[in-house]
Amino acid sequence: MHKQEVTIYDVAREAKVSMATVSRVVNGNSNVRKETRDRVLEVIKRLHYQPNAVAQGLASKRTTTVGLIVPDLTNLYFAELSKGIDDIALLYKYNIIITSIENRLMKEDQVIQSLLNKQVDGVIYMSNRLSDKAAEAFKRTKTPVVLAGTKDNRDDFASVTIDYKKADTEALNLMLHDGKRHLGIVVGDQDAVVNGENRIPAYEEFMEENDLGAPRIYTDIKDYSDGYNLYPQLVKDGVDGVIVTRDISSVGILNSAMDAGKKVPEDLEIVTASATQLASVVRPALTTIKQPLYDMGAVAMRMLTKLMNNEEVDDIHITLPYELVKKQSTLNQ
Amino acid sequence: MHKQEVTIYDVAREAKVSMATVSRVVNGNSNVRKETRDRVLEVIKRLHYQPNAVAQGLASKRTTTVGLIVPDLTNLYFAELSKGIDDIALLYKYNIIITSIENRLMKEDQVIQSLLNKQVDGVIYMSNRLSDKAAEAFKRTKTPVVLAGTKDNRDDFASVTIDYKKADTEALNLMLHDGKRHLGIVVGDQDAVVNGENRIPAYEEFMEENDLGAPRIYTDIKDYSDGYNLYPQLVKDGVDGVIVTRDISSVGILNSAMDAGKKVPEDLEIVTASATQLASVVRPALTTIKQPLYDMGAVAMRMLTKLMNNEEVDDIHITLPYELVKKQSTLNQ
DNA sequence: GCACAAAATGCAAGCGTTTACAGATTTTCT
DNA sequence: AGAAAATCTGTAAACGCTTGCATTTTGTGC
Repeated sequence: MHKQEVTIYDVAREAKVSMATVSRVVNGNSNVRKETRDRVLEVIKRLHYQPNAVAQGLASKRTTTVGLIVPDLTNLYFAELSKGIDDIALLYKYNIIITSIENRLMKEDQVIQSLLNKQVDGVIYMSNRLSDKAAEAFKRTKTPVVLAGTKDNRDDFASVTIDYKKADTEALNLMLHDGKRHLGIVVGDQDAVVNGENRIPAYEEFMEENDLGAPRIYTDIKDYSDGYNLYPQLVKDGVDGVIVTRDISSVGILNSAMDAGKKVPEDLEIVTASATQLASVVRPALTTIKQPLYDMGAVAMRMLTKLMNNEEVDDIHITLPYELVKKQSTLNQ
Repeated sequence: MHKQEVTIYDVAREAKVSMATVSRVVNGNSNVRKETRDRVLEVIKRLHYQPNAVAQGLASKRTTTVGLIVPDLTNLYFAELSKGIDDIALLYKYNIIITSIENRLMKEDQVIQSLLNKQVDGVIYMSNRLSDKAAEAFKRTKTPVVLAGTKDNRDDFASVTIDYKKADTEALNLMLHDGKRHLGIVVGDQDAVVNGENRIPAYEEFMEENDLGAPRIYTDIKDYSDGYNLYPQLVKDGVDGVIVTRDISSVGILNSAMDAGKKVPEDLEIVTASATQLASVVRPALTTIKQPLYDMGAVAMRMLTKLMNNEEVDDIHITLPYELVKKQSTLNQ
């Protein structure tokens, strides 16, 4: 690599001022006479000067970069969260370093460490469960962290979520009122805090309270074919209504049922707990717990900007409203 | 922000060597006696020393970061490309700064400039059409650029694509052989080089050569509802077979047809030109030109690593094979 | 025109690394 | 054992910027 072509020093010389003044102009510091500012700006333009953000970062100890940690880029759930984050980040002029961690080449804490080494000003974590090592690393550096669409059982980290328990209970109630009494729950990763400590307990309590018999919990159903292949088991277990955490799995179940000549919602009701595009384009369209994913991302990023500027944040645990949207995969529209 | 807690200097002092030696150990330089190396490593571990990547970047002029430019994060086409990129990037220990540019808060060249200011070692561009200003900026900095899943009419930039003309012609032929003679093409952005200079010309030539009458080109069909709302027009125009560039739009057309009580493929054949998850989960499943998106991303990133290391690259224009996958939205399965 | 405050500018020391180059130490060979 | 070669380690100058502080310039009121 070669030396940078034009530096702040070149501008300073050409404009007959010191580097300090150029720096002030570049950073919009008001302590510069208009006349001087204009002269500097003219030179900047003429020389095509662009500040070196790495050097700025080293000198100022702020990189205007935030890290995003996500399990999988191709999961629309995270893509929609990320979009909300991205828009707000752009607004506040932050760049985004994104790292997906489902790939097992590196362990989570290594990925996070490498992010922190890049001196990101903040991190938004969207994965399922923060490992102890990772949490430790976060605390050691004092880099602010916000969890978006996920929870941690330490209550140390800021988060933006919906009320998963309430949402699931409402969805289960819907199916119960539709006359379904053999309700099941299908989750991807049962170790995820959202599932293990919110959704599944909510389901278990619901079954208990309504005297609906033994829980039917299906775990590790992560993609389309997992869902597709699960369907026969649901039939065998006599399940007539399921709440499914991932919508891609819901679609698998749906298509499997249809291919078997069954009817949705008559034979099986499906409510998907994380609505993306997918849920609304399949037929019958899926009834969903509609999480405000874009907003969750946006709110998380906005909160992060405050934390990065040491501004006051009233409550670091934000719960956004969800909506139970009835479509064709449940009765009683 | 506060000073970094432990620096290379602390390690040096503690291990009774110079910073240079610590630096060598950190960077795996072999010119260090094993004994010294072990001592340094022990101190690094004990002190939890982590190198500051920003300082490394400034000193070495390599940031081990690449920039990704994408129109929209929630478009699965780009998500799947990105996944291929991400995996290879991880393998070569690059971080990824991702910027989406559909958001019109900043113009493309501003976004690119901000990426270049961050001193990324390379860029992968996946958007539709590189503006002149952007191309200029790329050339000015000598930062290597690879286009993935997109083209540029200047032939200056490396690219990884499929043969769009051939693929589309093959798809059109399929429909023609199914007896469809009123063929149309539906594109998102006609200014995209891939559409304007490959797909549409291929379609026009095909219509001409097969004497199929006036071309029916539908442009600016970008999302689900655009597709949904387009269907009546297709009916009015008597179209009985379409090739659609975006699969989300295909699904819109499909659902619109179904909702209107029409039959796919009997009344209308649909071939979607960029197959993601979506195309295979809807029913009837869509016949697709299956682009190897993951591989395209991976190959692009691999090529970029070579360019960043000034290695030889035999051909900077790589064309990967596609596959025409017949599903239920065309006859003759 | 003067004293003083306010505004504008410059000086120079960082920020935490890498990397020529030189110097020191160890190994190899005769 | 001694010289030459090979290996290892240290010195110090970058890298391109920010920023506290000192200094100079400008503006204000009388």
